[in-house]
Amino acid sequence: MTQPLYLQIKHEILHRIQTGDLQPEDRIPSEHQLSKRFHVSRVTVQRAIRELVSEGLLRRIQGSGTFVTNFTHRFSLIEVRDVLEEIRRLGGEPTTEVLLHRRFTPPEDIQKLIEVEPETDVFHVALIQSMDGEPVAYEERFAIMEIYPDFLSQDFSKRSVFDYLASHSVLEDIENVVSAVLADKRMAAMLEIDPDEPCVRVRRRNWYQGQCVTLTRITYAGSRQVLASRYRPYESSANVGSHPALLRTVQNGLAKTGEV
Amino acid sequence: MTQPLYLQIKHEILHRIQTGDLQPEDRIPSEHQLSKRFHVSRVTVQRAIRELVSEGLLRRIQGSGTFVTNFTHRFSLIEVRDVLEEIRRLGGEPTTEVLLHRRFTPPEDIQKLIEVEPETDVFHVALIQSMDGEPVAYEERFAIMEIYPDFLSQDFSKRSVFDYLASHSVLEDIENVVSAVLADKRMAAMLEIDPDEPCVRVRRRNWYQGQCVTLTRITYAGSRQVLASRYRPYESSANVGSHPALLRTVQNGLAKTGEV
DNA sequence: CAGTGGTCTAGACCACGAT
DNA sequence: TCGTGGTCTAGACCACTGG
Repeated sequence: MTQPLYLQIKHEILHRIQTGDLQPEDRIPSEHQLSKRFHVSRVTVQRAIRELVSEGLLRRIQGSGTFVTNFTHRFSLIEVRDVLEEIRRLGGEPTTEVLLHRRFTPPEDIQKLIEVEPETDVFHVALIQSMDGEPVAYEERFAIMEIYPDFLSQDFSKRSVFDYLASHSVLEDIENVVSAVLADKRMAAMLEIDPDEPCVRVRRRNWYQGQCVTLTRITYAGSRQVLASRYRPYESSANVGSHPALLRTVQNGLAKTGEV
Repeated sequence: MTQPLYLQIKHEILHRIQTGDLQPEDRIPSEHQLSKRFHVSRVTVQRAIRELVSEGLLRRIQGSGTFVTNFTHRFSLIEVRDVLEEIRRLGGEPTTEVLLHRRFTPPEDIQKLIEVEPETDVFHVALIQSMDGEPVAYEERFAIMEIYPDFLSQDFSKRSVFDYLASHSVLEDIENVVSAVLADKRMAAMLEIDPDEPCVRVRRRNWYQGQCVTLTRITYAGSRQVLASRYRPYESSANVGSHPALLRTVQNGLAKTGEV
């Protein structure tokens, strides 16, 4: 079971980076040199290098060379998934209770966030997502009317709002804002938590064809729920062989809060 | 200014996906068909397809074909960066006040999280990160002693802990947990916020060579700070031309909380 | 079996950067 | 000018999937 040549070259370079033999900003050997050293064609070397570039470890500069990036400064990523999908993934039984489902004139803060003119109606749905009968999140979604004409006739207790909205637009831009809020009495009652419990809130806005089309606000059920994720910044050489195609394998989940 | 052939093919496929001509789970034409249709070699077609695969829009199955993935179910990503770096990026003047910098025997919760045996000493540093004099986050870091021998002799008010830790290990695995907590009196005083203000907290654990090596707990200064990010799930065909190499361009920042 | 993707070659010409 | 990466060709053989 010999590995493809381009993977062998990739691992060789990765290994030299991991051992510190190649430092950030160092120039790696040229494609021509590598193809001679490994006795392979230049195309094969290029494939190895291109993959490392797309994985953020190398940077190519035409006419100048290929350099090691300072990948130690790479950030951590946290996923935010559809709550319903997440519940299913965890093997729970998801239920959705639709509290509001209407067309209305948004107050000024919402109107500004969703970037519509004052007095413009938008669609609005508010619901509670539960897992095995226990509330997980309170979700409010606003959508502009133009591209979701049949919004009001959907049954969101059966079909996920996420699903519905996603099917009507290919998103170009997504903004997420994570904050902490206190549950007021109403929120606490809905989520079955104590009033004044701190909750993680995610606000998301999506753009389609240059226009903000949806605004979502998800409030997770207090300290009972957190956003968790685990991933590999890049595949270490030991791992690449087993699943070469998977970079940044991300596992994510709602988790019960333990010690934080 | 004609585009490379592989990009033209990429855009053609992307366009067919975006217009709905190609639906999720559809099989796209074979490499052979595409190379005939566009009058290019198979290698060129492959490059277009491979890039779309790495961007998550296509899935290849050897012997069977290439299929459109259900990319609408892709999740949102939120970045968590080094606070200090973030402050600099925002053009602020970062300062670090080191509150604790020691070797100690961790309490049970910490000991379990960092996966060391009971009664094993670890390094510990606690500090306040400020931007232009205003506290942004309270940061606590724990590190195992084996791979950070000179931990105690570092001056963390000058060199970022993040920087120091990153320079000693190439991380294999990162876990992030985001939660909301209430600021107790001590925390509120340190962050100069009101007691009982809700704060976003990120706990991070890093693994290196199969072992948990660092544990970090960052508490952001109340509702004054949130985690924000904005990115493109994939480059739309209109954008690909301008910066073909950038997929998932992510911009992120600490932001003042407005309406959430 | 035929059709698909997976890998690879030995060239070629071009665009760009440094000198 | 020369060395770098950027793109491309017209084949080849292999491994896998499906009927």
